[in-house]
Amino acid sequence: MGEKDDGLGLGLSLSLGCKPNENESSLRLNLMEKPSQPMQNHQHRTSWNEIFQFPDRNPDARSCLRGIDVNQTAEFEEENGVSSPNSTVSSLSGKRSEREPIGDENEAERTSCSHGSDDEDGNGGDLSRKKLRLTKEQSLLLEDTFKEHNTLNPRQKQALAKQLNLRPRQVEVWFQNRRARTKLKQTEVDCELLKRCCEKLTEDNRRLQKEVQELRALKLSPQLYMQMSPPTTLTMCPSCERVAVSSLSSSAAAAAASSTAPANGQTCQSGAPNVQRPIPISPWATLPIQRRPLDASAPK
DNA sequence: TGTCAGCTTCAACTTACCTCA
DNA sequence: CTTGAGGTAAGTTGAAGCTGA
Repeated sequence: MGEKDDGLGLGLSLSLGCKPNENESSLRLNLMEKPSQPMQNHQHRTSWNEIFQFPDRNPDARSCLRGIDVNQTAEFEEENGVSSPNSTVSSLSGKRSEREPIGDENEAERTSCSHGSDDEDGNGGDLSRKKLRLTKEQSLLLEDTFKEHNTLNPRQKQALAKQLNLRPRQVEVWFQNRRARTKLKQTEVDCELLKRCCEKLTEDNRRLQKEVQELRALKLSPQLYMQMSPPTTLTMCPSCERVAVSSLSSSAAAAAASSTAPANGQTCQSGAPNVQRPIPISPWATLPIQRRPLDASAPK
């Protein structure tokens, strides 16, 4: 996605209608080789692993890394806007080292690590993933920037990293994770909406089924049918101009309304102000009008 | 012009660390 | 003090776009 322009730009509002905005970045390595592809990674990592044969999660290694202020490492790499997925302190984690030995990247970081704790390095020198905790100020600025645009171009990334005293890679990772969190939240919101919608439709369906049963029962017993309280009004959707019978019973009206409504259900709900015009009719307006003797027998 | 390799970013998924109840 | 859950930084993987040979 060198220049991707779409994505989930939901920002923090989590609103459904948010639109993406993305820029792009392409970064280049300066001093450290950047194994950007798996195969290349394998090629480059061997020497790193050979040099530091760190078992996973060695506490000594963690101590070593703790000696590094991860917020002070910006000068170690990417001096020219360089960023690389594997160029972080964390890339030195034992697990990763086992899987994908890193090449001669991060020379400065390695150096700083060994500088940071010589005695600890002596004990096998395992490196574990260092958990960076962003400060409040850093998080705030990142959030603010994210609100403006949820992706960064290389220049923005570099500037932000400098401002935050972080490495561009860390800024990049933060934005990636932030987008992921946003998307996850949005998915949850969408899921909840769909769930509620489903529940409502289920309820509507149940009610309509019941109404159909009632109507069928009435049809089978004409006397009951005659005693039934007649419909008094019709309501017309101003948009689609379809007539729905109301007050036949609330559920029947709902059934009529929904059966005459447009398929997408939008017109009658969200279009023009839904002004329903009551149309006074005779109690038997629901009977087939064509069959009634109309004007022919009507007195003038 | 079409093809290919190399590079990069991204999303999605995973891992590991840290905090807190 | 221990432990499990949740949050999150960072790693991994595969896809896709761009560029130069």
